Amino acid sequence: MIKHEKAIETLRLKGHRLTPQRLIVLSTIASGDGHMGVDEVFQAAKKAYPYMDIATVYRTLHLFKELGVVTEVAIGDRLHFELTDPEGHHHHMVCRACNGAFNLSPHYLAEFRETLNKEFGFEPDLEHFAVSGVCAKCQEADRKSGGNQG
Amino acid sequence: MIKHEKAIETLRLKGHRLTPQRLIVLSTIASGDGHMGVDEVFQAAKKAYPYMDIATVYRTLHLFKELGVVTEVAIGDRLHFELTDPEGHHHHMVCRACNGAFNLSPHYLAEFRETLNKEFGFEPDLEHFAVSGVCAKCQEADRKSGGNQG
DNA sequence: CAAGTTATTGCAACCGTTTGCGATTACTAA
DNA sequence: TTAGTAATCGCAAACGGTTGCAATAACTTG
Repeated sequence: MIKHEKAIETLRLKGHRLTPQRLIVLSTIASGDGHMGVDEVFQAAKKAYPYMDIATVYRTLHLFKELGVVTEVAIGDRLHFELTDPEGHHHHMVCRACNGAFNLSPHYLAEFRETLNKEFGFEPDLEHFAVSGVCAKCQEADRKSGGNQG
Repeated sequence: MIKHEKAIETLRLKGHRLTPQRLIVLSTIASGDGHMGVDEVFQAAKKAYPYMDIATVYRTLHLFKELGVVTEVAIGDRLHFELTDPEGHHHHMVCRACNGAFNLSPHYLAEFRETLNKEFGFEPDLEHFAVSGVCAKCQEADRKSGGNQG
């Protein structure tokens, strides 16, 4: 279950140093359940390594993102990160009411991408696409509590 | 050609005050050609009204956005604003190479919205959707100057 | 027009995130 | 194992953007 060993190998191969900070950030995210906020990662990492700096956390997460080791998801307007799904990319639907994030299979976007390509020659960045909205549960909750006052 | 008179009327009707700051921000955006960055608006507005504060610009733009007077577009990771198109909404394709923004008719997204609705009960926020990517011109320029070095 | 009410402002402090820089330390080669 | 080197770090200052608060001023009413 040491699912981040491949990530460590990637770091090595690309000539990046294996610092305790990087290993801790990695294992923090790996041990987390789904995506984590930056501060969440920072607080957890600081427990394991008290000198940990927030700037290092950001730099590390960006490096990991560049290497494809983690995936960035915008939840609300904060950045969250999760280990990249080895099964293949997925996208996210993020509920702005409960901040829940739901996976979205890439095939839902394939058609959209093709259309933009054909019609406009535009190549969209849809690798880590997230669409904001309201999930079914929150729509219902809103309906029940009388959400129609606008 | 005073295309922001309707906007002023909207402010009045909703009970908001017509301050010089608001009028200046509005006419700045109206006189601009397409969307403007926040600092662009701020600098221009400051010339007309030296006490203008950046916080006021943000507050004003957010108010206008709420009223539907202006539309927010994320260019790169900065916010840009433009007068809302009276002909009806349109979305944007934003080129991350040249920062150009191209209009995208809403019908390209209608199908996507319906699918999310039916399959997941998820209601996406697609009123002012912007998708990042690379436009046709920049793809070509990249091809010519040997962009395949990654 | 003058006085009262309260939305709005300018300021300054704050937020999350990024960056420059000198000190540290992971790695390389002997 | 030690010395050399450059990537990485911690720190602090800066960034774009937001917010609390006392002072101001746009509107209302008479």
